[in-house]
Amino acid sequence: MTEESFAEQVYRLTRAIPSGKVLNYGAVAAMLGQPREARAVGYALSNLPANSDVPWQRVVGKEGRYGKISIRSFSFSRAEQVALLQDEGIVFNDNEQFVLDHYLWQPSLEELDAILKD
DNA sequence: GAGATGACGGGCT
DNA sequence: AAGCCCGCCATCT
Repeated sequence: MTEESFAEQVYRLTRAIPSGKVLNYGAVAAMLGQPREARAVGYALSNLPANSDVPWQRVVGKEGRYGKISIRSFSFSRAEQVALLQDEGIVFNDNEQFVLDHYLWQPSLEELDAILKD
């Protein structure tokens, strides 16, 4: 239940991210109660099939106060992820970065609790 | 069970 | 500002 539970929670939480909002890997991990597992979050998402209903593009890396595309090489390219997020209204600067605070999803505790317990 | 890996992140250079 | 290094820890092999 260890691997499925954590990955499953990552997927569920990611699915709950509203269009136009993002979370960084560390924030996802923190919301799941384990602030040191940012890497595990990335690993869970790397297992995602290409036809998944999980909006993986809304989970991004964190670079200081910027959000940044962290994807390396995968089924989808960095440009694909940028395009998807731009379609959702996120404005990037010249370096595949955007002001993280401006788009960071901040659900209330009740909302978050409801999502994780469901 | 032991060692390697990684879609991270913060600190330092 | 951008890149390098190193610690974290669930998974993978």
